[in-house]
Amino acid sequence: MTNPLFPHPDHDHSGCTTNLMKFADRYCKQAGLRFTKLRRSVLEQIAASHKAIGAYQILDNLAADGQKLAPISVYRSLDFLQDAGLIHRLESTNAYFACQRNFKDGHSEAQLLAKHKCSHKAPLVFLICEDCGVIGEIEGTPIEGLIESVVRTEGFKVDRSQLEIKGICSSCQNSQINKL
Amino acid sequence: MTNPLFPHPDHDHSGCTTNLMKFADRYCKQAGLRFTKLRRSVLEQIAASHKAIGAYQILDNLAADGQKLAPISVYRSLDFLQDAGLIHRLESTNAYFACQRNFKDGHSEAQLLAKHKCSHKAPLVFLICEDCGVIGEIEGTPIEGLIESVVRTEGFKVDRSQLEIKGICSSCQNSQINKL
DNA sequence: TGCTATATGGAATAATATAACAAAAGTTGG
DNA sequence: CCAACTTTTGTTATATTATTCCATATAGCA
Repeated sequence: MTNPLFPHPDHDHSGCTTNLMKFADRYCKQAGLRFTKLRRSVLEQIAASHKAIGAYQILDNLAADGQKLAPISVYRSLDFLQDAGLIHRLESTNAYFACQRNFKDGHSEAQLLAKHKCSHKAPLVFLICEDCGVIGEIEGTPIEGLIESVVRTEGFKVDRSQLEIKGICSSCQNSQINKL
Repeated sequence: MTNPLFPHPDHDHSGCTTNLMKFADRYCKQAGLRFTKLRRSVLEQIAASHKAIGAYQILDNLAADGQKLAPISVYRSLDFLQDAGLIHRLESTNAYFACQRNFKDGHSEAQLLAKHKCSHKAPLVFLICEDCGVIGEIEGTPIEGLIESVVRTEGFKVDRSQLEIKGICSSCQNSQINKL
C-alpha cells in the first residue's frame, strides 16, 4: 500500500510528477507560501525524475525551454523549495532532488500541513544508487531515534542531520548480474 | 581512558597534532604510501585544529609560510590523505578535518594497519558544532549496524555512507547560558 | 645507470554559489 | 483605487570550490 522506499529505475514516472506538483500547490497554499511561476518551473525540472539534478543543469533545461535565467534566480528558487521541504540537496554531489514522501492521500489540508512541517525536523536519510542515480528517501526508521540517543550521551544538541548512503540499488544489482 | 568523542573547544591541542602526525608517519610507512613533504604540510594545516578547513584556506596558510602552491597541488594532497583515511571531508561545507580516531597506543604496526583499514569501510558519523566549529567523530555506535539492516530490507548494497549531525556542543551550550 | 611509475609544477578553465543593487509584482491598509 | 510596503525577480559582477592538460621532477627498481 505504501510506495517503495526506493523507486524502481524503470517505473512509470508520470504519476509521481503530477502528484508532487499537486502537493506543492496544496502545501504552499495552506502554508501561505507563494508558489510562483519561476519556483514552479524549477520544481518541475527537479520532479522530472528521481535523480538529483544540478543547479546549472536546471538552468540549461529552462533555457532550452526558452526561459533564460541567471544562476541566482535558480538558486533562489532552490532555497525556497528547500525551506518548504519540497526538495532536498545532496551535499556530496551538490545536486537537488524532489522530496517524494509528502503526498499520501487521505489527509485534510490541516493534517497535510502539520505532517509535512513535522517531518522537516527529522534526520534525513537518503539512499543513492551510484549506478542509475536514483535516490530513495527513508523515513521513520530507528536510525532517527538512535541519532538522538547517541548524541545525547555527548550532551550535543542536534539542530539537523543528514545521512547519505551510497551503493547499488537492487534493480541495478540484478542488471549487473544479467550483463555478465 | 578513551578520548572524548567530542573534543572540548578549549582543550590543549598540542598533543593531538603530534600524535596525529606520528600516526600518519607510521601508517603510511606500514601501508607503503609515500608521505611526502607536500602531503605532510597539508596534513599539518588540517591537524592544527579540530575544525574543518577549506582547501583554499590551506593554500593561503601555506603561502603565508612561504610555500606557494597551485590549488591542484592542495587538492591532490587532500585526495591522498582522504584515501589514506587520515582526513575526512565535510560534504555540507566543502571542508576537511583530521581523523582523530586512529592513534591509540598499544598496537603493533600490523594491528594498526589492519584496524585503520577496516575502519575505512564503516559508516562515518560526524558531530559538527555550529557555534565553535569543532568536529567530533563517532565510531562503534549502533547506528552502523542499523544502517546495514535498514538498507538490507531494500536490497540496497551499501558502498559507503556519511552522517553529518549539526548542532551545538555541550561546551558551547554552557557558554551561551553564561552569556544571557 | 636507465626505465618506469608516481608525484609535483604551472597555466588555464570548469563548476558551483553569492553579493549588490535596480525593477517589478504582490499585499495591505487607507 | 491609490499609496506604502514587502516580497520576488532581473541584471551584472564576482566569489568560491574543483578539475583538465601537459610539462617536469623525483622515487623505486631492473
